[in-house]
Amino acid sequence: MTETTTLRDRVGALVAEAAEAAIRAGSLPDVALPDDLVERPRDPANGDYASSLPLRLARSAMMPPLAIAEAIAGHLPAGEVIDEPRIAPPGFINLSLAEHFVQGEIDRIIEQGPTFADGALGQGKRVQVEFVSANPTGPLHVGNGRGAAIGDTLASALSAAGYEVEREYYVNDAGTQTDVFAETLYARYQQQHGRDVSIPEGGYPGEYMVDLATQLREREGDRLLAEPGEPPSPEVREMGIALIVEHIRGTLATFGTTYDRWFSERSLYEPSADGAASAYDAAIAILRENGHLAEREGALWLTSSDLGEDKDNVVVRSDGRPTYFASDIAYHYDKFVRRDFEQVINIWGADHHGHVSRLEAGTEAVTGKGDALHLLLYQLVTLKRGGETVRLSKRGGEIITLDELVEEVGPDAARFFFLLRAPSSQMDFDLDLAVKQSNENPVYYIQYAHARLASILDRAAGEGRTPEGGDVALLTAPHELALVREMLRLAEVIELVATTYEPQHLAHYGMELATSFHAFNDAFRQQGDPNLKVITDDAALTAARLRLVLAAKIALGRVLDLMGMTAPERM
RNA sequence: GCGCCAGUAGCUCAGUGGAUAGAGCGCUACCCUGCGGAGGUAGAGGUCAGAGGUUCGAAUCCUCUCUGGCGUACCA
Repeated sequence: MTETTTLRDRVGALVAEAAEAAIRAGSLPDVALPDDLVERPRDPANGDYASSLPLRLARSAMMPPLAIAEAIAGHLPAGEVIDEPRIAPPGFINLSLAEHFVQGEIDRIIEQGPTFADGALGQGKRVQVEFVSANPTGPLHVGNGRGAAIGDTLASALSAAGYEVEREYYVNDAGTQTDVFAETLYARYQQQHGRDVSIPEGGYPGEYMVDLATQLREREGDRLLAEPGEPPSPEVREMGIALIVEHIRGTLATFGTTYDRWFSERSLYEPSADGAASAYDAAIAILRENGHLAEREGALWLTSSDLGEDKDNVVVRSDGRPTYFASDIAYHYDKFVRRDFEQVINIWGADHHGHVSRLEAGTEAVTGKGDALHLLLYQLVTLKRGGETVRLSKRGGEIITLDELVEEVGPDAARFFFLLRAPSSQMDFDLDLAVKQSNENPVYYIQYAHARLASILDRAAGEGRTPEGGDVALLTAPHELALVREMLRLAEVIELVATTYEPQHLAHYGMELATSFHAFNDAFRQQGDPNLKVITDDAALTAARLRLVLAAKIALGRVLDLMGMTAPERM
């Protein structure tokens, strides 16, 4: 039992040991035990943890659930971690944490500080989280913000759960979309030099393309102009992509998201630094050797229907250019084979779900590690403005950029709004409402709690009071212990996020932890007795309560940090 | 047509096969008047889209129907 095992696992192990002891003692038949033995009951009256094991064993043990509960409860070691178990019909064993254990956890939280609630689930496994990865053809829109919030927070949770995590942005700088982007940019650039040209059909009509052309003109003058009717120098494309990528990087930085690596799609087609074949050539060679490729109608196909897919997919077009799918196969060859990630998570908008199964098949064919690839889809964000629904599409007309959203509601509120919703849930984002209610956004509820905690510690320090040497055994009031109990859930929430890839649990937990603090703090006020506040004439009690406040600040700060939000000392 | 995701309070959404289905906003009534009121307590508000099924137990799993979103390219 290590320090980093969650409390839930610890309590579950106690139940397992008790059940095994009951089997050895002959009071329970020798039956197999399921994995998850305890859960958090919805109603706190049913304890901190509850086990429905007796109900689940009733059939195989051929015993009434209550009799099984009695048999197991008789072997549960009350004392160190839990109090005496309570049996409840129809067959639950309810367990409460022992008071002295709860109190002692305050000291442990303070001792662990910023590593509080870290876990060992990941065992140092190397995981890559790739997210956003929007085409470098325009600014990020609101939907990309959802991907950024989900990906970044998931990466943080995995890291806290003991994985070694790398965040990556895949820059699609090789496809036809960037060709169209470059053509559009060049058209705008020519317009700025007085040429009467129009942007290409299917090009990017957005005003930002004019801004980019202006930047290009201001930096390079007319140097990039080719003869009328002639194609421009490749530099136009290079510089355009570089400008857009820088813009995207800046947007994400403002949003609170930074990456370990920005990976160029084009680099997949270049020989590696040590002279080895390009990732693309290497991946294609493997597919060819293993008989996964076929030529047909002038194109090269991955025979994915042999791999359980609905159909085959084109890898190299009849004109010789590789498809996006080819890049993706090479990219995942690079991730799994060249860079040796043990687990890869890609976070995509739901509009890409048509690629999911074929990428899984392609990855399996080229690396054999299809099982280690996790494609997490988030449903698209629908924007509402003035009661009207606006579709988010870069190639369509109107887009609301992530910059605009952050400008209006701030990065913390924007992130939190995205994180509250499950990735699988379609969400309506009412812009008018988000702006109007920004001061009542639940994000402030959490941050306000953190600021109040900081304020109490400041105030105490001003009076020469500190948490040093406080004896946590003095904390016995229900609202004090309830606050600690809530903090103890964090490690379990982190593990839940790391296993389900659903960051919304963290956001909801943050709300609940803040609620526990507000209720704790208000309990002192309601009693109206100055001696019942955190800071009282009683020096020992004050120090003990300051320890609780400090621990709560650590826990709440950790939650905010995991979500990529600021934890303000004052607001 | 086929495939994927969803449908839970007036609105936006949580909900790990378990005990009386929750939160925020909005609404109503109180508390406190502060170590930060961006607070606390309580209440009204539900056919968990519908119908079958599995189970000791279903919002949760399975089947069908309805509704919405997305996909079904030698675009990405």
